[in-house]
Amino acid sequence: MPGTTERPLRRDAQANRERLVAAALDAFAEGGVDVPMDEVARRAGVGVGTIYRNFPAKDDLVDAVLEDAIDRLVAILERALALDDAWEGFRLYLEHALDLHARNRGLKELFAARGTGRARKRMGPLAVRLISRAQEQGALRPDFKAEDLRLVFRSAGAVIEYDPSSRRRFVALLLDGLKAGR
Amino acid sequence: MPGTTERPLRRDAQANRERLVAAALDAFAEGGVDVPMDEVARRAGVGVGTIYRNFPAKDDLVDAVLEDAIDRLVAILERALALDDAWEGFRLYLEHALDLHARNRGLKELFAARGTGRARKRMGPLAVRLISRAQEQGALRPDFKAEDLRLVFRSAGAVIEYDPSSRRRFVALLLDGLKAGR
DNA sequence: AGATAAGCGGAACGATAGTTCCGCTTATGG
DNA sequence: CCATAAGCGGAACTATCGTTCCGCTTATCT
Repeated sequence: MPGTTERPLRRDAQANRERLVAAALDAFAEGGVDVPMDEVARRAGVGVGTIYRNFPAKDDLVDAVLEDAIDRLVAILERALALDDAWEGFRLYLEHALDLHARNRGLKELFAARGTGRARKRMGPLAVRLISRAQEQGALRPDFKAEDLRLVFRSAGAVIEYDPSSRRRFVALLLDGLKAGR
Repeated sequence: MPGTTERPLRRDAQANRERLVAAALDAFAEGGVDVPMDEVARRAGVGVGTIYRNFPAKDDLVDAVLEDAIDRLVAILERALALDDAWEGFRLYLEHALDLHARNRGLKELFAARGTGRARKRMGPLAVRLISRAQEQGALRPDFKAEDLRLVFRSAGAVIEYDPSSRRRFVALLLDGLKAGR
């Protein structure tokens, strides 16, 4: 069991796999996760068959791309936690994470449909810390739950999809309503 | 031109048409506008051909159902405008309209994708009145625009779709942020 | 009741997806 | 440089839709 012998990929195969994930990231960002596999293959300069040798099904490719997005979100979370002012950290996280969503149409769908498993595991603890810290400092409403973060992203994501230019205004509105003490 | 002779429908055809719209309303409410035509036909107890004799394309059926939904929303708007307290009217409209959305999955998609033409024409003026009235009474933020109503519905719709039980809480949050004077 | 045309059901069609398969290409190790 | 197997491309298969078509049914009128 500890030695699942994993022969290394041929050099060209390795390169293809990388170009594939990059192409999928771009394609999903532009057109959402519903872009056809043929389109992803075309962008990567490979045939569809190559996709399926690396990823058994489309969902697996989507997962791989999601994993990449999670990396970036975790980085933002860590940056937010490094700030002394917890409210400022909370605000910074929302602002930057939603900026990512605004630039990546697929990301919203990814987190809306999936995003429960891997994402929660890696981001959940950090987010909980961000929230409770802001509440301890008396800046964030005490009745705000960690799960509510998903509602915030859902609602903001929908707004962004409809009219990206109103993102800042909407986020400001939400934050205003989330501040502690009326 | 003024006399486009319109022979009346055969009695059974008339009944079928009505059952069809009702079935479509149900089907869209449950499964969204993406339910197959076969499913709508099955629910109505007719063949797909019958749908296409009444509605040239699926979009036309969707429009017919949307028209019905608009009727209800207009009724709610009128009820809201009848109240003396403009803020209370605004609140009542949001509450009831979103309750409709919560019960009808298709409605959200309908308004998200379409809803621009017919809906705006019939509901727009009433909504504008509702808003400016609330602003004149000093209850609603002066910078709230009529178009922002769409953002409110978008965001709340997304929340409802994810977790219907958090609707009231989210609407309260939004309303809190929309109240005039901090 | 019988003639007639409006109306009907549902098989079949065309488009678009995701996925599979197999003959050819090419990186790799000796 | 050759043998070999890993890897590749993309045609073809399957499933799901919206939509069309046509032979049969039935409401309507005399």
